Amino acid sequence: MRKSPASTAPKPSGLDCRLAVLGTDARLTPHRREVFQVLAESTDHPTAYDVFDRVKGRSPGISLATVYNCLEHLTGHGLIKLVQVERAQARYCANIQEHVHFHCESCGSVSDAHPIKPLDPTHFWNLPAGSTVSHTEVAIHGLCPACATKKSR
Amino acid sequence: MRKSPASTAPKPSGLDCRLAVLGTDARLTPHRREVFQVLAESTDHPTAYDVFDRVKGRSPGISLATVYNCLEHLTGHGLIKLVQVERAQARYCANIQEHVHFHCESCGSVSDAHPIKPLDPTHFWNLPAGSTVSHTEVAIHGLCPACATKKSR
DNA sequence: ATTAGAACAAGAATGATTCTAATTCAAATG
DNA sequence: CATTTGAATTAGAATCATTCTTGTTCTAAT
Repeated sequence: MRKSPASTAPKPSGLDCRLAVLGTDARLTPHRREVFQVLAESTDHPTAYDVFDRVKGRSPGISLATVYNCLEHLTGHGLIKLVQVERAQARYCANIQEHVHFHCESCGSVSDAHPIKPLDPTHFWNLPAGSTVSHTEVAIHGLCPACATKKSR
Repeated sequence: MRKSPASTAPKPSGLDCRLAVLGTDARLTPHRREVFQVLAESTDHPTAYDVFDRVKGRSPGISLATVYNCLEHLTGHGLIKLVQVERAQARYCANIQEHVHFHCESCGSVSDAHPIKPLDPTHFWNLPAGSTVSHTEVAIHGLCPACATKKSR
């Protein structure tokens, strides 16, 4: 089951401007758009299967394999990020601003934390001599506000 | 195939002092000792299967399931650390000093980087109000010295 | 209209990890 | 010394996320 992109694509929203970067070397298909929209509307860092579940409501015929394809495509084009805080399942988020992830060790939720000031890793750690840094990934583990108050009682 | 711990355990080494913490609430079985020793002698952050491969030389009868059990046990007691820099496979290291991981995006190797000064995450990121931090995990991605020189030519 | 290339679907395949059930052992007890 | 209890261990099955394969369908260009 497939639709024509021009006729059935959702109305452009503020987020769609980011999709414009796909213009030249990639195609913005309805499925990719739906997957991206679902992620853009989610703050809970859904897994691939979560995304599949949510996209199904809009594109009933979509398959899990296609969701994986779309996620990989969008990740490859820098429109979404892959997050891996726990052992097992990969999670995704559409927040491509500089940020780190806060992981609650009690309920397993993941939320974003935004930078106050930039961090230069070479000021804090002795990196191997001659290495080059492309990016730094930070995951802060602890208790989210809800779990912290629950535990303190 | 199992051995008596007292009779066939390897001679105590400097690292064994760390195993002493297991004393009260956990048993230091030969397998657990072997798994720990293999990790203590490795600087390349082996996967569970790598550990299995290396332990087999010393304990030929050991099973992969036992290696997983031992790794989980040692991780639970804070003797080793679980590292996850890439998508798929978990890696382990016996370095429990404060350190972060440097991941080469070209060859996939993982090495340790030690801190120059402590990092307080609350100075750098706006954490959710009311949350508590237990630890911060940092992974620095880039090119290791060998791959960096290879690429620059 | 034809062709080429990408997107897609379905299900198989892979691969890491966990679970299950049965066995073996160590230490404590009678 | 025999028994019991509980943990360690094993092999293999099961699970689960992810990737791969194959054939089909669509879009855009020719």
